[in-house]
Amino acid sequence: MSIKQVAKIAGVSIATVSRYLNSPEHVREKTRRKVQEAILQTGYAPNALARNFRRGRTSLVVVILPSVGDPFFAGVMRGIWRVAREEGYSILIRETQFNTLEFDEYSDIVFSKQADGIILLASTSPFMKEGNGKLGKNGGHKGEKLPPIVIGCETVAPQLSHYPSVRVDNESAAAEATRHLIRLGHRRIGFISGLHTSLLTRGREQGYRQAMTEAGLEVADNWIAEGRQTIEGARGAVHYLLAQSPRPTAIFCANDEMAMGAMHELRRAGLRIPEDISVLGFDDIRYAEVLDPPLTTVAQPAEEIGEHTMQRLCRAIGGDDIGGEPEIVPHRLVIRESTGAPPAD
Amino acid sequence: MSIKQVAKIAGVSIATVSRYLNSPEHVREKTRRKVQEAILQTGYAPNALARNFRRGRTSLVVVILPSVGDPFFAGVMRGIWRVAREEGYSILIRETQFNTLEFDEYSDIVFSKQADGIILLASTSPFMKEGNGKLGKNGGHKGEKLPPIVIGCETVAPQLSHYPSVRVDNESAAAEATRHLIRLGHRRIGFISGLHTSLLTRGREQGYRQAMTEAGLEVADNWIAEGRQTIEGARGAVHYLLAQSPRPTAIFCANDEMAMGAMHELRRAGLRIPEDISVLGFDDIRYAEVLDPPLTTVAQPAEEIGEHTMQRLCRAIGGDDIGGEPEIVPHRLVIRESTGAPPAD
DNA sequence: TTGTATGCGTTATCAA
DNA sequence: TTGATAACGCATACAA
Repeated sequence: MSIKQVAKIAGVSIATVSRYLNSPEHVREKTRRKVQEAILQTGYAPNALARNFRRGRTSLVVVILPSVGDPFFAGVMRGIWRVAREEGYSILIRETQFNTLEFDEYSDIVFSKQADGIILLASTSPFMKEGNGKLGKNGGHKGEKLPPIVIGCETVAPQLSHYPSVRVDNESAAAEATRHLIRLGHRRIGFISGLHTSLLTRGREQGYRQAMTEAGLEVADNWIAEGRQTIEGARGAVHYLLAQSPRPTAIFCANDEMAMGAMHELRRAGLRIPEDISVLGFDDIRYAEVLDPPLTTVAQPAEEIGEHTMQRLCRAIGGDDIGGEPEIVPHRLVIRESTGAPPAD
Repeated sequence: MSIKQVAKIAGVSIATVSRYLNSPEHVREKTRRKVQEAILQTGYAPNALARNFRRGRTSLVVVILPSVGDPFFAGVMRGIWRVAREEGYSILIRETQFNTLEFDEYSDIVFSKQADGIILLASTSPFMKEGNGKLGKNGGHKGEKLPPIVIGCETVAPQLSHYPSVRVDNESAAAEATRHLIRLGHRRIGFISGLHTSLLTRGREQGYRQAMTEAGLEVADNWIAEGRQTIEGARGAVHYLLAQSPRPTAIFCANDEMAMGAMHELRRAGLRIPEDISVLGFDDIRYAEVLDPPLTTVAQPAEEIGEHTMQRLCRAIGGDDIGGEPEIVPHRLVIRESTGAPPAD
């Protein structure tokens, strides 16, 4: 009833009020002033519910990620928000907690038009499996159009490869980091990966393997430890690695959060970093440089990833064909003090 | 056109389909089956836009907080999400970045019905000032009803005191932590507060002052350093504190994030923790125990705060009168290794 | 440049 | 137990 009241007070029709709101240039100056006056007087604000309904869009974007607690994702989110605000979108967050997302949850979002688009910062979801009776290869069900999807950070699974993505080259980055350790003289290098359901850490593992092979170094199976991508997961993994013989002289962790857990567990075992064992991370979260010792790690431009992902999504929502190729953003090896030469031994 | 199609295929009226969706018990078994069949066949999902519009509610709740990057708030958010999911709400996040929120942003949310309720995890916003022409003391403008607001974590400013809140007793907690330092033998205790626009850290400062006074200890003005509640802010503050003479033998930081920055800056200055100087934090974020040395801090039940806040908001949205008293949740002093006796001098 | 009138997909009211 | 129909608030095609 609201636009009506304004119209009545302004002495114009609701169409004019609507026009004033959406294309003021099509309203005569004098009329404009009347309407403005009425709006001020009533404190009117357009009902977003009705507007969205009418327009058929929510101005909402869903972001699906493993964990907001991770400072890296917080950085990505910041980039996403910045663009979202500019473009007039609000962001809905769904945390997978490293679990696969329930299909029902996802289909809700998709089919009930609760969002104009989706950003996937985690790609482990099984909902993309084809032939589950809901999502065909074009997405969509019975001709309905799926909202646009853009993938950030995670390497794209085969069945998602036709979606655009924005990320660093995880494989090259991990290889580069591994080569740094090799250059320092390490021969026995351990790797702590995330759960192998995460394609992201698998890419990093590939890079690690590649650099090792390239250098003619062995990759013993028992130098690779898998765990949840948390502090606790890393602790368990370190515990495992330290029990191996011979044990690694350096540990490459698939992200900084795990590196923090690893460092702690190593200290508890009485080892000095980097004198006794080197630690290398990935992400360059803001805590990396204030650790003791400051962490050597691979920096990802988190905010930039977020911004570009969101920008691309916006274009897709706008109807542009944004293609399916991944956009690779630059990484950077940040050498600090958690890596050094291996012990003489 | 969607519910119509389903109705046609099922050979019933749209009203029946709607009933099937919202109160199936009022639909005859046989009809129910027909409708179900049609829904399955069409892959129909109710249009949330239309539904929200009709119902006059969004099922959206806005959470306003300083920074999602902070692991403490991530914990609170997790609690909020848990309840939100149970109750069928989605969460919209607005980050203030420690700045005051623009009034326009807020009024948008409030007056355009973009959310059913609001959770305030930061109370520095000036929008609550009365007499700004928009928000009266009952909230609301010209008889419009403000959506319910619940405050989490932050101490309530006078003008917000009629809103309910969920938080620890910051003052007692800080006093207790300070007493721990005093008990260890410290006499010169510094305090790193956040920006004083944040009432939260002001409460903690009060607690610190109270415990000092109680013990007959002086609180020199130059032992209190103010800074943004970030790692960088804490570094600057430490820099300042170390330049004082005599300088504190212990530093109480208003949160763990700042404690991390403080520890790093102290190490850079060549000081050992806790042998040369003790550090105390607040929040007990998950990194606190893996720092070197592990951080002594005041634990807040972050998820619980989030859950209770959201639960309370849900009741308010449901129309219950939830009163205006704050709900105080328990804190706990966690003594680790960053605090010890002061140096012999 | 403005007004009239229609419809968006649901839910809710009322009769049948 | 079901069906017809009136809103909900806004945007827009079309007429004036």
